Amino acid sequence: MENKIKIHLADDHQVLIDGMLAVLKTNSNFEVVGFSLNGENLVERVAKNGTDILVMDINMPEKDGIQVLREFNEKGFTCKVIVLSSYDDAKLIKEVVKLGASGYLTKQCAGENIIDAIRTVADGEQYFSSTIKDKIFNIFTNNSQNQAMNTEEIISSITARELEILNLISQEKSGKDISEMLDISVNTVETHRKNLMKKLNVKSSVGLVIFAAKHNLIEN
Amino acid sequence: MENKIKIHLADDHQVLIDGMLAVLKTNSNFEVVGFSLNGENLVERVAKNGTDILVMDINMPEKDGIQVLREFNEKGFTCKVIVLSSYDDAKLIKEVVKLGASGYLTKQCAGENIIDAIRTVADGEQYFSSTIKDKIFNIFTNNSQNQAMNTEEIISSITARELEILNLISQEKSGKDISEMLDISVNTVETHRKNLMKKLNVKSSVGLVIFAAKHNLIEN
DNA sequence: TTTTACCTCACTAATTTCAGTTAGAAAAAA
DNA sequence: TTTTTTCTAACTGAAATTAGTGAGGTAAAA
Repeated sequence: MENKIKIHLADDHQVLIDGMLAVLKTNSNFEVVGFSLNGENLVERVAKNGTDILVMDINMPEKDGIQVLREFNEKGFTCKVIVLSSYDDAKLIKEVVKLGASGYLTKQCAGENIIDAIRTVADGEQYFSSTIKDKIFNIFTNNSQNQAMNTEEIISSITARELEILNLISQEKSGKDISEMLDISVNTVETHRKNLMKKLNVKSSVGLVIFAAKHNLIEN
Repeated sequence: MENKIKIHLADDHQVLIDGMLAVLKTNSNFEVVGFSLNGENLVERVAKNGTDILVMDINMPEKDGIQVLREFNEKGFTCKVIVLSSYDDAKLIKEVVKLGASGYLTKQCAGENIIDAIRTVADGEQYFSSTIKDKIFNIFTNNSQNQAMNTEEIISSITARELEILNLISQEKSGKDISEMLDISVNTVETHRKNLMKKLNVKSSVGLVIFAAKHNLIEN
């Protein structure tokens, strides 16, 4: 009989950890050797208990998944990582892949998929869910053949501040209104507006609002 | 045994007439004494064959339902009219009620409802489907206690030309763009824009677009 | 350490939009 | 026939947006 696959789980949601434990217990080839509710000391713990595969969320307190991956690279650890995130943001996927993760699943996936993923990654291959594969494919194709950016990437290139301002614009606020609400200069607001228009490739604030509405970037 | 209720049907869709005939045949108290595929001579025909109740569509070739109702009023005919329309536009309902129709149903209603309506109206009462009642209620309440107009009414107060311009604005067109596309003066376009903003009670073109999107006033 | 990303702000200049008012013409309704 | 609705248009002046450029500061990443 071969050795069991040693798994470490990292997610700030206890219920999810518990659920995963239950799911993974059904497979006698898996052994969960530890779990973490945040990113602190995660790298050390994983290294210490000889983990084969780390199944990790991105959003975690103290230290997020991206930082953990980076640390893995810096310290030259070879533990394989499967990212299990709520988000399927193009920018995030790109980053995660670049940092050498072996797999990426969204939390919409079934427990079945996680088992598949672990098995696949344990065999030395990579595992990405089909929706993620599509995104990667889109990023790749739209990036190389077109000079234009992919909509996915456009959206994920919007910064937090820009999104904030995009929202206010979508609420009929003028530049001046916004500058007062955020306590910044009108010039700054207009710079953001300008940058947004360039990014989203639209001609006016109306274009911004249409784009925002179409891609559910605005609450309301 | 009492007299049968004499009914005349008017609708430009033959299938609908046929369907109604089949439905009304199931009730031995009803007698369809005639039907029309357009509004021409409708008033005369109804008067001639002693119709008790006219079930009429609004959209008809030659002469529409509104004109027919008006004619009834002018000539002092007392035939009761049930309007059966595809639309539940507030303006239309208001108009129809003002012109003295005894009932209003949308074509989404069941055959059952039409039978109910005919029976009710024959008894001298009025019949409006619940959705229509709601609309009337909204118009009434929002009109009297608030000075502001009801959204229903606001929407139906948008003219065809305004809607056209609203659409173009929602496509990122500038005033100049629109003036060239419609071959009218920029001033005119801006007047329309201004009137729209006043009507829809918004502060800017962005507001117009949001309103339009929210109420499905724009195709795309 | 150097680079990159992001937020910040300013200044100019052109263009567009917004607000209020007035008014003519045509068509439809009262 | 008179009134109302709708579309058209012009004018003024204020306010806002758009476009381009340059640049300082901070925090994080390479």
